[in-house]
Order: sequence, then C-alpha cells, then structure tokens
Amino acid sequence: MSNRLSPPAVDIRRVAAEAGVSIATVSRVLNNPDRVRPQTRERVLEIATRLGYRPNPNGKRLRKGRAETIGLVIPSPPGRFADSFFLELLAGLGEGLSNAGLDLLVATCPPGLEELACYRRLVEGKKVEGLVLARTRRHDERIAYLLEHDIPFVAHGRSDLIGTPFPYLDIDGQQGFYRATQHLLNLGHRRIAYIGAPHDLNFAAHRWAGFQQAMAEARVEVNPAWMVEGDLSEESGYRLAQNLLDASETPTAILCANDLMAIGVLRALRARGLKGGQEVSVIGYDDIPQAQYTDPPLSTVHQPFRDTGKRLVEMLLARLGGEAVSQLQEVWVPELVLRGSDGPPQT
Amino acid sequence: MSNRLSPPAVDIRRVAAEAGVSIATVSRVLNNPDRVRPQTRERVLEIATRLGYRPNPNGKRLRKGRAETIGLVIPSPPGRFADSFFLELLAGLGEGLSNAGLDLLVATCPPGLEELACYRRLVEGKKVEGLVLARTRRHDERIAYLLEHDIPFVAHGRSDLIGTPFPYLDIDGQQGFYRATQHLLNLGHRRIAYIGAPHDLNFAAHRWAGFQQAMAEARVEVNPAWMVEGDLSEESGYRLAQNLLDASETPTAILCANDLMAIGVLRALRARGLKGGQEVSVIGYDDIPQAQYTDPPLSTVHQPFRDTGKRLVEMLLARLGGEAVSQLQEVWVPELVLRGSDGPPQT
DNA sequence: TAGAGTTTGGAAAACGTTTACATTACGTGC
DNA sequence: GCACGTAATGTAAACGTTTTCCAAACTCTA
Repeated sequence: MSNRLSPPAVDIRRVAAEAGVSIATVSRVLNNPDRVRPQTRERVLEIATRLGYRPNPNGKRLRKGRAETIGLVIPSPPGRFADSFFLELLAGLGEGLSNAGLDLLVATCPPGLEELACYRRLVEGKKVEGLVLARTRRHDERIAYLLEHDIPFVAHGRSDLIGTPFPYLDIDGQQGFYRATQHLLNLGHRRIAYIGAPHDLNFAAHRWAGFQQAMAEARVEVNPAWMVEGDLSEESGYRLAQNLLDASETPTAILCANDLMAIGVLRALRARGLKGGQEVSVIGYDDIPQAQYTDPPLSTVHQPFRDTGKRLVEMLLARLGGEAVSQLQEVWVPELVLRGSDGPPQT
Repeated sequence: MSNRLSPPAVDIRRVAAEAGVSIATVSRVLNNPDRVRPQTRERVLEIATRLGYRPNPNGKRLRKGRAETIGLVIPSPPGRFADSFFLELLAGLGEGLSNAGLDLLVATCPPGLEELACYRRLVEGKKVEGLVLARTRRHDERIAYLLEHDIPFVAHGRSDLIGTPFPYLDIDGQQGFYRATQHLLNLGHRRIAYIGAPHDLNFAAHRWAGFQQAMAEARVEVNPAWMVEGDLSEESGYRLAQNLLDASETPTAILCANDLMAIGVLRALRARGLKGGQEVSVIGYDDIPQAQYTDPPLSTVHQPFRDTGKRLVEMLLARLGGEAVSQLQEVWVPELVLRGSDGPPQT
C-alpha cells in the first residue's frame, strides 16, 4: 500500500546529476543522440532507464510549442449509437498513432450546431496539432473553418468545397454502387429502386452517381417514383420500402445507400411474407457487422475502415511534416460483398 | 488563404498589457475571480474575450502539475470490432467530461500481453491523471497495477481483487440473469441450458450465479451437460447450440451470457428449421443494437452504457477530489427486455 | 488621525523541457 | 608551436502559466 509519500518524481535534473552531466546533455541524448559522445550517451541512457525517467510531456510540449496530440470529434446522436464505423476507425487511428508517439484526443458532441464549437475548442484551445475529420458533408463548414485557420487535418471523405484543396482519403462510393448496380443488371433486373441518403452528406452524391452511371450505360430507364431518400435509419428503410411495395408497379431490386436502411427493407419484405434475394433483391452499403447476421445475410459494399484509419494517420503525419496537399488525396475502391440478399428477378 | 504570417498568438502577457494590469491579475481573474476587484475583473474579462484569449493548456498543465486529461484504453481485437459498448461508453464519458473541462485520451491496443504496457505508457508518461477501466476481469492485473501506483481510476465492473477496495460502477449481472431465469421458469421451462462466458471475465461469474440462484430457489435441477462455455463470439454460440441440439435430450430454453452468442444460437435453430421463442426460447445479455433486428427479435438484458459512462466520469472526478473509495462503489440493476425470442415451452 | 486589519495588485519564482550560444578540449596542418 | 576548425559539453534563456510572497492602498475603529 504505497502510503509512504511517493518518491520525488524523477526529472531530467535528477538524471543529469546522477550521470554527472548537464541537463542539456541528457536532453540531447534523448533527442539528438548523434550530438553526444557514444560513451556518455550510453552512460546517460543506462541511468535514465535505471531510474525509469520519462520526460514530462507538458514540459516538452510547452517548450516545443506542439500539442503532440491529434483530435477526433465523434458526433454522438441522442439515441442509440450503433455506428461501428467510428470504432473501427479508432482502432486504425490508434495503431498508426502509437508508432508516431502522438496521442489521440477524442471529443464527443451532439451533431448539429454545437459541432463546430467542439472543433473550435480543440483548435483554439491548442489541445491538438492536427485533426481527423470523419464523415464529410457536401458543404462542410468544418473543413472551411480548418482551412481558414490553417490547421493541419485530413478528411475521411471528399467535399464539394470549391477553391482550396485539402487532404482526404475517400472510398469511392461511385465505383461501389456502379458495380453493385451492374451486378443487379447482369442478374437481369430492370426495375430497380434506389433509397438514397440525405444529400447534404457527401457520399450520398457519389453513390447516387454510381447508380445513375450504370443505369445509363445499360440504357435502362430509372423510374422517378422509385428514387427516394431516407435518413439512414433502419426505420426509414422500413417505411420507404412499404411505400415502394404498396405501389401498383413494384421494383424487383432495391439499392440502399447504407446497410441500416437495407435492413429495414428486409424487415418490410418479411412483414409481407417476402424474402430478400428471392422476390426482391436488396443491396446495402457499409458492411456493418450485423449485415452478416440478417436473414438473409445482406449483400453490401465493404469499406475497410480500420485500414482507412491507419492510412489517415500516415497522411496527417505527412501533412504535419510539410507534404504537399496534392500528394495527400487518395480514393480507394471498395469491394462488393455478395451474401444472400441478391438474386435473379423472379418472373 | 491566411498566408499572411499568423498573428502572434495572444497570450496572457498580451491581455495584461492591453488591460494595463499584471499577468498575475489576469490569471486571477480566470482562476480566482473573487480575489480581484469587480471593476478590474470586468475590464480584463472584456479584453480577454475580445482578444479571444485561451490559456495555453501546456503552460497551465506544467505549472499545475496536472494532466487535465483522463484516459481510456480500448482493446481492439484483430478482426471485426463490432463492440458498440465502447462507443456508447465513449459518448457518456464525453458528455461528463466536457462539463468538467477535462480531456479524454483514448488509446487502443491489442488485448493480451501488451495491454498493461499500454496503461503504463499513459500513467508513467504522465499523460493522464486518471483512468476509466472497462470490462474488468476476475484477477485484473490492471487494477492491481493502478492501485499499487496510487493512480486514480474508476472501473466499470467489479473484480475479485482481495484486500484494497477500489471505486467501481457495476451492473448487476446476477440480478439480470436471476430475473431472466425466473422469467423462463415462470413460463414453465425446466430444461434450461446455459452458455457461459470465459470465466476470467468478471461478469461471467455474476451472471452464472444469478442463473444458479434462480434454479436453486425453484428447486429445478441443472443438467451439467447443458452448462457450457463459449468465447462470446457469434460463431461459438452457433457451434455450442449445435451440440446441445444434437444430444438425445434437448433443452427447451437456452440462456446466453451475451447477445452475440445468442444470435449464433438463433442461427443454429434456424439451420434446423426451428424458430427461437417457439421450439426453443433464447435469452441473451447486453442488448446490443442488432438484438432488435434478429429474427425473432432477441429477448435480452439491457445495460445503460451511456448513463454508465456519464456516471463513471462523475465518480472519477469525485475520486480526484479526494472522495473516499467507500462512497464510490455502485451497483445498478439492469432491465430485462422481452422481445420475441422467448415463450412457453412446447409440449 | 494613528493604528490595525483587509483588499487589491505586482514581482518573481517556480513547473520540466529544449535549444541557441558560449566554452572547452582536441586534433591537424602549416 | 601556433592558429584553426571540429566535436563535446555546459550555461542560460526561453515556452506560458499559476501562485507565493509582499507592498501599497484602502477601510475601519478608537
């Protein structure tokens, strides 16, 4: 029970005294090893480890004028918060950061008006020296703000921002849904409905474009009545599917801008005794964990969020190191994962 | 394009000069407002806000000798990382912390040997001044370590640790499964199987005890062959359920120590044309998001993770403020959520 | 009005680093 | 043997706060 008053935390002075050198030398041993004679270097190093010396991060940060920390803001909606995306991203970021010796500061805030305030707090309070921005929007005030203030950041996802370019890593939603749509067309579907995402979200436009492109290339006409927009929730998928199925002419396939809505669609089908992949094909997007466990298992587009997180850190580090923005813009191609919810249209 | 060299960040000196007072006064205005005449206070405050002054956290932390940051280590298993528990917890923590003006440092590390090293890095590197410990184990080296070094922390979950008490907030798994088991018994079940969790995890023992208690009180004998242990994965639930159903005598209800395994059980049932809640009742634990979307929707025990996170912060703050450990031990009672996967046994 | 409190605000010393600059020591080439 | 680079270390000044002393300026009370 360490109740004896704790030993006077070992600082750089202590190490210096013990080694019979000045504190400058100790500091050099740790930061510029080549600038000190191997013999003394070894001695200092040995003493430092023996004493368990760890430079105080606050002294260091103050002197260097760097926060040595990067920030991530996670929007936490009021209700249930199932978004495994952030967890995977977090794992990836963590992996990348621990190598670089940076820390990760996570802030959560309700999405909406206060969101930007959350970023301001981090930036203006000098809590972080760089940021990772997730889930970009078409007109993204956060990006505008960060660019304006010259704060290093990388975005996961592109944005419609005109003018200043910024570093991003995006997963090509257009390609993803282009392929998914092609797949449905190849199976023989012609009556394809599309449940889209709120169009202020950046990825909404890309995924939609992919669908459109495939349909246009195949010269299949899209039925405007089947082009609807949900709010990404399971509930909205359910409701919109009800509407689609109530109409006189019904689609043979439904493409959904995310898995949650696709799951809602599957539920709507089940509610009428239909089964996804048989009477109606359903394809989602994201490949969230529960996509494996739906009935039937959901066909969807997979995004490698963890790798994304890891790469985002590398990019941010490069940015902090002065790399040109033009070298820091990447678009990855996602993978179509076919499970059980797609099949040929029934006659 | 803020390419004009950025204005010389406004520091306390600047504010002092502008207000015609010493930096000491400015500091006092911000930290001990009563120690300064209202008149000057207002003036300084006005200038500070006009200039957008934000105390540099590193200067402050260095001087105060406090990290003003609390840490959370998230174990990130190699594969898929669906555990929404951490996300909810994070949201709760964030909510609590932003009030207190503390920051949240998140580290991720592969579970296992390096886990303790991860804690050491945070603690010995003085990165955090307190920690939140999630998912305690029966013999938890992390708790031992933190107690040993007198690091303030609060645990989510109890532990078998002998000797020194520590602050925790636990959700009563025993109560949870006691009630779940009672519910099954009341429905008329007598042949109940139990798929448990790895018994190094702390909650495993509690949930098991709840089951045992209810069975004992009802004087229903447990069949040892039906008491099995899974690894919390969906896959292991599936496999173990197969075994149970292959035996000559089969249970009419299966209680699972977590939802993922319960989902596996449902899948195993479906694979043989059986349906959860009809031929065999299934109850899980956790109430993960996908529990709402299984077929049938999973009956389970709900844990309010977000509220937990919020309360954990309050407790940690109290601990940092010197509150006695004995005042910081809470056990909450969870809630049985009945959906569609339970029903009376079929004759 | 002197003397004793009581506010109020300033000067300066920390907190633990890093780093620009100064110093010393040591060859080396002439 | 002398000047001169070069390498290795030390000295001291930051970085931006908070806080401990003090001194000065009030406010009472007798």
